[in-house]
Amino acid sequence: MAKTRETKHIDTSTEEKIKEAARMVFHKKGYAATRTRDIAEKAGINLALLNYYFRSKAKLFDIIIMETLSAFVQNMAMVLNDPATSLEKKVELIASNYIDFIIKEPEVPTFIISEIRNNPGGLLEKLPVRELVQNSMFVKQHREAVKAGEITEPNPLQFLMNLIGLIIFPFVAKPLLKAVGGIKDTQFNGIMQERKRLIPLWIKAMMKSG
Amino acid sequence: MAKTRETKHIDTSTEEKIKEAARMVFHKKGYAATRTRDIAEKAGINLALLNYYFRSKAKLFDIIIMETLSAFVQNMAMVLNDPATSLEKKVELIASNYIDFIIKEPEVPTFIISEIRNNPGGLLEKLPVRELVQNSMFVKQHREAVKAGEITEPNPLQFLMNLIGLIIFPFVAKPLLKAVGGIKDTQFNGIMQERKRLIPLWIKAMMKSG
DNA sequence: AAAATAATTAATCAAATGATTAAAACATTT
DNA sequence: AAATGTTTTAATCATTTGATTAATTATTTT
Repeated sequence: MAKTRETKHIDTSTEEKIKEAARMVFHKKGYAATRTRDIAEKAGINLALLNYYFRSKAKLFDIIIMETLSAFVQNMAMVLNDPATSLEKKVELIASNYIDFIIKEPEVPTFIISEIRNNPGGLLEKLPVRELVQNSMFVKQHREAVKAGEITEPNPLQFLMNLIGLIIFPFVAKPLLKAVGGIKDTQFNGIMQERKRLIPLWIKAMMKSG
Repeated sequence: MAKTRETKHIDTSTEEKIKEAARMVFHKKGYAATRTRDIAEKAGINLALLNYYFRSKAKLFDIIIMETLSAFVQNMAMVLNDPATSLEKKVELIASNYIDFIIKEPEVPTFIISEIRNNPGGLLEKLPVRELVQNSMFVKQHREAVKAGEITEPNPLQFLMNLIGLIIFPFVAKPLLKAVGGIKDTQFNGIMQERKRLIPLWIKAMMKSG
């Protein structure tokens, strides 16, 4: 390596600068609409360096999306598998964690959704999503709650769809919601903050009905 | 016109063939990832014809997305503005109509979401989305229901977000849900059919809590 | 400090891609 | 059927874009 990295914590190496720029551009525009030149410019480097470090646009993209996906799933997996928290508490934690997480990186949900569409099998195969959820403490607790009559709908997928949907959908539909509501980013975030409290209440009410 | 259109109902004209092909390819891959050659091939025409009829890729795309958006919004607008139906009935109708609609064209929600991201202001400005919702019978009825204490949460945007989210999100996250649940398209559609019945029940339960 | 290695750049390439052109095929009008 | 107008095609252009190369600069090793 040419430059000694004086600072270990703030990795200012060229490789990291390129990745950071790539992350931003890919997240905002998606793979197809991204130009390697945009990444190079944003990173403040010569275009050739991008290929020097990462070989190709596709390889760089693979790294970015895998990191983004892992971060996104891991967050969820941690909570779903904690044996120390009740089902109710899990819902609160997921709502709160995810809304905070996504407010920091609002383009991530739409990025993931639109890129998975162009690569249905490939991406998800690499992450053990199915095992992770099916063997989770969450599913076990859900089964118990159904048995105890506290939850009517027996399919845990319906439960998860609702929970994740109530959290993520507003971010995905944000431009539309801003247009409909005639609101600005600050107000939108305010509404999402409210939803940290509301979603657990709503979920509880839903699951007893149906 | 070269060919006389023998059939008025099935418009098999070249222009319509190109639009139909464009619709399919754009919906599936989005603007940036679509090649005009793909459209031409799918339509069974020479590439030059695409430009002969539509001038450019961008102009053809504008037509497609406006038609797609209008169809999507109009469906909703009709129901939201019907003075003859109760709030409760409106929820049932929207859930049922939209789920049927999207099962027929499952790529539309993701298409709309990812294209609006690349064109935040422009697209929505052309449709009077805000006026349409804010002056709707639905908002009026919602206000009444809040006043009467039948609905706790006073913001109609929260109500709409939840309703639309519960309907649309599963389609948008379909690849992920299929991976998590280990299910096939048929089973997925089955689950969505169940949701026609469940969503109105859930919404009712939610709106009394919170 | 000389030699060797690594990082960076400017210039260039080759393929992909949106668009145009000029000619051919087809249809309509006179 | 000749003349005119419209639709379609094959060939080609010009630009964009991902990638490479050969030379230059910086860093490390000996």
